This record gives sequence, C-alpha cells and structure tokens, in this order.
Amino acid sequence: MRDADIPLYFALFNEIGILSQLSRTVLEARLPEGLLVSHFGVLNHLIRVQDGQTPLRLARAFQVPKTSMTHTLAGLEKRALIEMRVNPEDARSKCVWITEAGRDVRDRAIRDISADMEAMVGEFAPDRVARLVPELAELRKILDAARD
Amino acid sequence: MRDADIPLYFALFNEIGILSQLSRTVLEARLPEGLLVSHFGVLNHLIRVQDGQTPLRLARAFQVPKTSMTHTLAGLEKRALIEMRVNPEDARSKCVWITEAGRDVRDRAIRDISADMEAMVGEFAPDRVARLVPELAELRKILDAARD
DNA sequence: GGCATTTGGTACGATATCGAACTTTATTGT
DNA sequence: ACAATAAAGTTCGATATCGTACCAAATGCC
Repeated sequence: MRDADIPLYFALFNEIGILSQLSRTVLEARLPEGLLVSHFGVLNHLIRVQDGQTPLRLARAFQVPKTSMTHTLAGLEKRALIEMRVNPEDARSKCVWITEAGRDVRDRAIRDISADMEAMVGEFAPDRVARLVPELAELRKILDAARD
Repeated sequence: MRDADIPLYFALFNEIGILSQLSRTVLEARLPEGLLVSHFGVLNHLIRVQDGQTPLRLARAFQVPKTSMTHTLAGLEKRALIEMRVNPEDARSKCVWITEAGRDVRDRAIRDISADMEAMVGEFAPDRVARLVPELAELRKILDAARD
C-alpha cells in the first residue's frame, strides 16, 4: 500500500462534504418555509423505507446522534407532519408515523425538487448516477462498520 | 428522459448527506479537542491550495455562506492557527494566512487520520476512490453552476 | 467628480446540532 | 427474584450554522 494514495481519500471526503453542503442549500431553497433537509429526509425515509420506526433506527439511518434526531422529530411533530406513539413492544421506545399532512408535504417537495433533478439529467446522466450510488452506499457501510 | 430515473438522483444526494455526516463524526473523533471538520478543512485548504486567500474565496470553495466562514475563521484565529491581515489590494478585504502552529496542527491531524485511511484501503481500494473523486467533482461543478 | 450600485466582511438573532448527564424500562447474570 | 448493566429517549448547556441587516470600500455610470 502506497502513502501516495492517502491524499486521494482526503480528497474524497472533502468532495463529499462540499457536495453535501451544496445540495443542502439547493434543496432547502425548494422546501417550504422552515423545513430543512433533515426534516425532509425523515419524511422521505418514512415513506420510502418504512413507517413506524423508532427514533433510534432513524438516527442510525442518517448517522446522526440520537439527540439530534429527537430535535428533528420534535420539529416535525410540532408541524403535525408526524405522530409519535409509544412502542407497544417496548415502553421505553416510540414509533414514528407520518401523517396525511406529512405525506402531502413530502409529495409536494418531491415534485418541486424533481424539476431541478430533471434539469440535471442532461448534464449528469442517470447511468452515471446509477454507477455512483452503489459505490457510495458501500463506502458508507465500510465507514459505518469502522466507526467503533 | 424517464421519470423513473429521478428517484436515483434523490438516492444520490441522500447517500452524500449520510456519508458527509458519517465522515464528519469519524474525522472529528481524531481531531484535537474542539477542532471541527470545518476548521480542519480550512487549514488543509490553505496548505493544499493556497495561502493568503480571502474569506470569500474560502466560503465559495467550501460552498458555505460567508457568515459561516467568518465564524470558522474567528475560531481558527482565536486559537492562533491562522492570521488575518488586510488585503493590500482591497481595503474591504482580508487575507488569511496559516501560522506555524496551524501547520503543526494540520500536519498532526493528517498523520492521525491517515492511520484510519490506511485501514480503509483494504476494504475500498484506491483505484475505486480514484474513479469516484472526478465524478463527484464534476457533479459539484454542475450543481454549483445551477445554483442560481 | 459625484452619485448609485456592487462587493467584502461583520454583527446580531434565531435555530440546528451535539455531547454529557439523567430518567425510565429492558435485559442479563447469578 | 433481584441487583447490575444496558438501552431508548429526553433535558440541558454549549456552540455551529446561517439569514437578515448593516457598514465600508470599490466600481460603474453620467
């Protein structure tokens, strides 16, 4: 293994950080007032993956500390976009359910953002994205496993 | 263009966000007390790219609002890791210079983090990273151009 | 040259993020 | 069964992030 390769890994995480920052800005410009990517991400996840998950599972999915997830969920609940019920299988725990209003907000956000995504297609083709996503997903798994 | 492709773009930015979050956590665990990725990123950039840049150029490089950069630079200056001087070419502006202490902190951080990077090499080979980075860089440029 | 506009940077306030400590309920070990 | 430990979530305090409004210097325009 060559030391010369290491800077490449730094460059990788540097690009990821910048892209995250940039996409956050772009996406939030399309989200309704006060809704952040963290909120949208959770709503989307609840529909794409599974309704009724626990806060901890959500925190792990997004790799954020559980206290950050508590805060994000509180924001969503205050806007009545989710409901939190006690977990019938574990009294310490909660289950997060998306509401009708939550679905509506999410669907509308998807539509609004899709316009920009479609504009991107001409410049960065779907097949490139299709090749990129699994690579990033695998990288994520490796990093996650190495985390502790 | 097919609508079926759009979810792929959402997945892409979702992965990027999660990876950013995850790498932030991993990196900050190796940085000295109180030093964040935002700080390290600037120090590293000043050495890798160029010393003496203006705050605005740095903000653009990292795609953060200029007020965020002001705050990050203030933190670095308070720790004497950078120096800010007036820009001789423009009295409104400043130039950011890294100090000896700044170089030391950056070099040590690089060394400390490199150990983890090397551990990654076995699981995610350098040639894959080498293919990934230019793709991400191009994506960044496209997104940046579309930003306004 | 002088006024309008733009540009670089900061001050301030609102909110997001997150680590440490805490509460409550589950689980484990004996 | 019960004490010890672990796990889920929240509270709290510190600080990062960022949008708005602002100041000062530069640039454009006539």
